[in-house]
Amino acid sequence: MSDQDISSNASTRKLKTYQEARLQNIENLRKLVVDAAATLLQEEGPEAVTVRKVSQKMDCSTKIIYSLFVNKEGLAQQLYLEGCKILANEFEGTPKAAVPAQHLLNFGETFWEFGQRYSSYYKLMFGGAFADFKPDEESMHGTVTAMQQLLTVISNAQEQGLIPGQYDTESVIRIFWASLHGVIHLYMGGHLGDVESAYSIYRKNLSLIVSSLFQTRSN
Amino acid sequence: MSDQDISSNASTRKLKTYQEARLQNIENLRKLVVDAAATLLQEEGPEAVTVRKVSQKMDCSTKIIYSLFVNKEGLAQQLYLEGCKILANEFEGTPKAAVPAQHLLNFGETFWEFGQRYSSYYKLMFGGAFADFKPDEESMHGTVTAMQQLLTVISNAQEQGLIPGQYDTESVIRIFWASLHGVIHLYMGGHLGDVESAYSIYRKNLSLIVSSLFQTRSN
DNA sequence: TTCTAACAGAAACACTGTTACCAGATAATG
DNA sequence: CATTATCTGGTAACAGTGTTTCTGTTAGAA
Repeated sequence: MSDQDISSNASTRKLKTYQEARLQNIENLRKLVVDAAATLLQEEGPEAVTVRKVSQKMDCSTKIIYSLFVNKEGLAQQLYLEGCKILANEFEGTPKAAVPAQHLLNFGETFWEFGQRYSSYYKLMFGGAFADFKPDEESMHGTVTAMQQLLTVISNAQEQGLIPGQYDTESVIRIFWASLHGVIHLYMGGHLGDVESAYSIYRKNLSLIVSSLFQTRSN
Repeated sequence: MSDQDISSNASTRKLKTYQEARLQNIENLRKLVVDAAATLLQEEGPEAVTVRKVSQKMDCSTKIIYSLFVNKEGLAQQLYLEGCKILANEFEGTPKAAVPAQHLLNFGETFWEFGQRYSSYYKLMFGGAFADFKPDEESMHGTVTAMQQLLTVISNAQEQGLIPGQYDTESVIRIFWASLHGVIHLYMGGHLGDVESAYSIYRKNLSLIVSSLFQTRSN
């Protein structure tokens, strides 16, 4: 009882926003929790995102997280979607180019920068930082949304006959994506040395993939 | 006391091999522990490799593992080297080809099969299954040894002028490696759907990389 | 106002990696 | 050979994890 008094005295502000969110609706509360987790993710890395730390940041018990997201994976899925939004935004902000091949090169550059700037998000989304997290339907949809820009450009290039081969647009995206992801992930795992050499590999890989997809020969 | 009697009665055989190894030398004991961990890894996956489970399998206390490997990461490093040996073996067993490009395609095929057949090893080595494991000097050396075959073939191809560009052999290996790893890892993370479609992406990616490295145009 | 039902917090459970402590075996010395 | 010293390995604990159970409170309906 005295403990309760102390806690409510010490953290009136946080409790207020928490209570406010509770009063409005559950969706707002969910958003609040996801925001807290996202802050934790970006400030202290994926391993710092624990149920206890999130609930501490929210000044509530761990039970809340389980009521709202079933389990930790549910929270991770929301963070995944959050990361997709960021990535989508980054893609939208990339310089366009008249030549599709160049446009794709720009997208590749953006993807590298996303991995560097939002490395915690990257590790969560594609790096397997949460061992038991697998993308579900909604996550997959989020991925597609994030890569919408890629899809448009590649699809256009295909219609113009610039990309030979019998593969559908999604497959081309995946080839592009996987190829670049490999470099970023190996680098993050410590297999490619320092940033400079990793980035060097990345650029070479990017140019190879693009030029071979388009069958232009700019080495 | 009675517990001790029961345990020593129930598992005389295991204790015997453990004691035997102790009598011979520490290196043998290390090997025994690594073998136990490797079995656990392959039979139950990376997340089953816990210090307690390994020591249970060895019928000894967890202290032993820490005496022999400092911490869990030390054990993981040994498993990494073990995986490197397996991979090296697989590469040595791949069909050779007169044309370097074809030889590299074969290596690519082997790498995929390694990822499928020894998926637990793959996740441990390249998948970041042990969050805090980063390859050290010795691990890096193990990686190079595993990829020795690749190095030879690529180096030869370079000497024959088949691979243009100013990149050294190691960089070419990394481009090749990372490109393929991306597909395997995204697939293992559940981002590429079922095996067939992932494998389809993999093959396409493989042929693109090889053909663009060699600048042949067999699409 | 009273009753009921949902909810949230504390504490516990089953794990994890890691370490402090201590008994017992081993080794060195008198 | 006896005694002491070393040191090695097992038990139990610590600090952390995700998750669940139990219980008191609280909010809404009758």
